[in-house]
Amino acid sequence: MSEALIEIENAATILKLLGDKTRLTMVKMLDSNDCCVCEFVEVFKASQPAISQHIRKLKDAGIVKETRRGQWIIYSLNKNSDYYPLVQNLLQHLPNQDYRIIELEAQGLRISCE
Amino acid sequence: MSEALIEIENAATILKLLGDKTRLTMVKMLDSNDCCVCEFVEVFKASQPAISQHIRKLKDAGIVKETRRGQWIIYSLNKNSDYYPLVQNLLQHLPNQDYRIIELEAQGLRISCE
DNA sequence: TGAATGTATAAGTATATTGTTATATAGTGA
DNA sequence: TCACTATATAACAATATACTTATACATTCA
Repeated sequence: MSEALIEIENAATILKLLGDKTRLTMVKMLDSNDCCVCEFVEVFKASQPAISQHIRKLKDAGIVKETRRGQWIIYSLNKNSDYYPLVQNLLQHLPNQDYRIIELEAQGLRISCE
Repeated sequence: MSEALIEIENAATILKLLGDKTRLTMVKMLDSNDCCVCEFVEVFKASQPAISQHIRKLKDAGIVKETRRGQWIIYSLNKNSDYYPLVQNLLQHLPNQDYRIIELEAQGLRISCE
């Protein structure tokens, strides 16, 4: 293995964060597409504050980063995170979630953020 | 990647389980040594029921398996689990915990289980 | 069989987590 | 500036988690 090791305590924190269906799906989605909050709200049929709070946890841990684009905030995976190699490794075991974005596009719900 | 994919919901359950410092350390320890409950109790300076309850969760998820040996129950990683490849992958990012077992041996606390 | 040892389970409590509603902040464009 | 949209935060309620103590179960050995 070529990547740096992660202290158990820190790894446990990251795994706990990813041990939530919504957050894990978000991260898998971000692995192939940058997304804004409104997209997640649609995808998960969840309230905007609920999504915002999930994202905040991922952001506080450094797993995702944000870029403001006008009134939208676009989230993406933070490839500079010390945890990125671990996260990448994990994500490889999960099925692609692109269909969720495709469904959104089919409904015309993704246009708003572009 | 050669291994089977894991549904997001199941993966989240596994990651939540491993998202606990004690359980994650246990699993890392089991990656190189089979252990019994009494060893974990010593290593974590935790109560026996607390340890037993952590192990039960890992066992219920199929991550570890048990083998009774006299009055001791020896735990080991379940290499037949669908989640084993994921777990293996994770563990590679963590520092080896063998020193914990070595400390136990130095204190003569491992003998009881052998 | 009974005492000792290793482990599991049950019940209760303290704490953490996640969602909800209400409200604040930030940017856009008329 | 004002209305509108996107997002964040605060406060609270519901639920889940992880410990504790007490007790039960299983095995060994005298």
